[in-house]
Amino acid sequence: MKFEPVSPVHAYQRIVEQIEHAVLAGELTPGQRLPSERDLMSQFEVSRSTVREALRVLQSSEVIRSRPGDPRGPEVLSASPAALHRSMHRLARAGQLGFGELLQFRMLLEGSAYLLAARLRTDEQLAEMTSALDEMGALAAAREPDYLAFSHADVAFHDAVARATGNPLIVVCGEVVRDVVLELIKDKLQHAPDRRAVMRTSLEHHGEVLEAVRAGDGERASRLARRALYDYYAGYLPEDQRTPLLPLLDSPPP
Amino acid sequence: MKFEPVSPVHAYQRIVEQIEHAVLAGELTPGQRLPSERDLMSQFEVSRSTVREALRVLQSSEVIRSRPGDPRGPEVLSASPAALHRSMHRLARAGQLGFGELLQFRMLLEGSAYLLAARLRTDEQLAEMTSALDEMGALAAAREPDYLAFSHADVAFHDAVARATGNPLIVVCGEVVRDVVLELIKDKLQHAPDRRAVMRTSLEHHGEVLEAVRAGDGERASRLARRALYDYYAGYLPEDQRTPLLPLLDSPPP
DNA sequence: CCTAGGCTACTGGTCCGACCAGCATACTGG
DNA sequence: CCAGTATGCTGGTCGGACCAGTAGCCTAGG
Repeated sequence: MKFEPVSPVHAYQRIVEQIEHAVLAGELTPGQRLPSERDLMSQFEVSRSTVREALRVLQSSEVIRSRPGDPRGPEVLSASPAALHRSMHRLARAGQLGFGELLQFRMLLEGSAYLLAARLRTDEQLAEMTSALDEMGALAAAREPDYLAFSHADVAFHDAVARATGNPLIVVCGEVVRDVVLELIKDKLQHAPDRRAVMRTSLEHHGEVLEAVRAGDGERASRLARRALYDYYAGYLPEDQRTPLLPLLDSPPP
Repeated sequence: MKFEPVSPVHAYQRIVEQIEHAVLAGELTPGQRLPSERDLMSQFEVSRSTVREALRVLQSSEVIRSRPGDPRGPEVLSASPAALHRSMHRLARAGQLGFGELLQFRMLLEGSAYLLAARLRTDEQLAEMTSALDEMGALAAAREPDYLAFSHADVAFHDAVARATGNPLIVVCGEVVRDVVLELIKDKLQHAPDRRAVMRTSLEHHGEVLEAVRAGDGERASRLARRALYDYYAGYLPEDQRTPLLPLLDSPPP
């Protein structure tokens, strides 16, 4: 006979599980309202404090949202990457995720994204990328370059590529990794010596990649994008931490 | 003059922020203890309910852990990918992620993982993969094949590969995607007609891939792995949903 | 002297009852 | 018919209470 260790399951946890399960199973769809806390406390047969602690947990995971005074009750939210973003951000700040690992992941992700986007993109999605690139061009050529706006247009470009893959998982992970990468080096970017030159080379790289995507040459787009990411960001990395990135560069394989 | 919209900041949120900041800033290191709830309520000058709701949020993000009756108070935890895992799992289950998208992402992720692992793996990590594969072989050859155990050994193999990349992000994402993929088709796997044959071909594919990793041929390992994933799982997918997977097959890996 | 045992003072989990400010709706007066 | 108030709910916070559980002391027995 074998026994397994047990851990006490608290009342509020059971409530979280039940509500979470209902949401995941689709019994509660985004936009729907939960019963009020006072209703829930009689449904679950617990005190209001317990209900509230459960709702707090669900709120912190972006599953529901409560507004004081709203007679319709807590709202069920649609799944959002916000929680994912927060956890990843925390890991990055706690030092569990270094800049090197994030950059490596981004190269991997975007590399594949271009591969897919070049083959699967619609004309409309191609137009989105083009307009984002035009925006970048306009900003880089402006008399007084707005680096922040340029960065936003850059994000829009990469986002359009990710959407062109048709895979929401790629979109979300791309968003998150880009955000965290940018956050880790944003102060260094602020004091870059020649931001205008940076913008110009960035623009040039994006143009080449877009051309490859337009031509349907996913492999070329992917290779160019990975190389561009490396050239753009590897400088912020100690030399001995660049090795893990190399296998993602020189492999124009089969 | 420009004004920005404001949203009320609740008391428990301020507490979460303060404690979270202290942890992120390193003022509270893993293993340290927080003051008891009754102490905190006097430090923050709020009621115990408010303190408790704040602590609940921190618990649900795996920042701290409380045990009833422990006079030393809540414990500060070290950053772990558990929260990341949960958010991604939720997103995968709730976000309209189809099997096709998950499979695509897994092919992308593992394809790159092999590419990296083949170059970066240590001998020790190679030994882990080998032993996992041996385990699979033993289970497949057993008189009465234990499909569940085989599946576990398979997971161990892929996990070893992911760890060999040295990138925790790849490890976590790999875990999650594998979990969700398996969850989506586990009932279909249960009723597979000839599980023994499935095990044998799976074993064979893994063997080839491992051989490529051992030889340091990441490109070959990646290609084989993506092909194997496709052959193994694409059957569960309607034909018209397989198109998005193809660019990951006949193209060189990123 | 040392150790096994209970003892105690605290912990977190749950409950109750209360008050407040905020919101949507119904109702009211014009 | 509409503006504006009145109402009955909401969630946020408070204070007090009780309980089961734990760590560490403290004592009784060797």
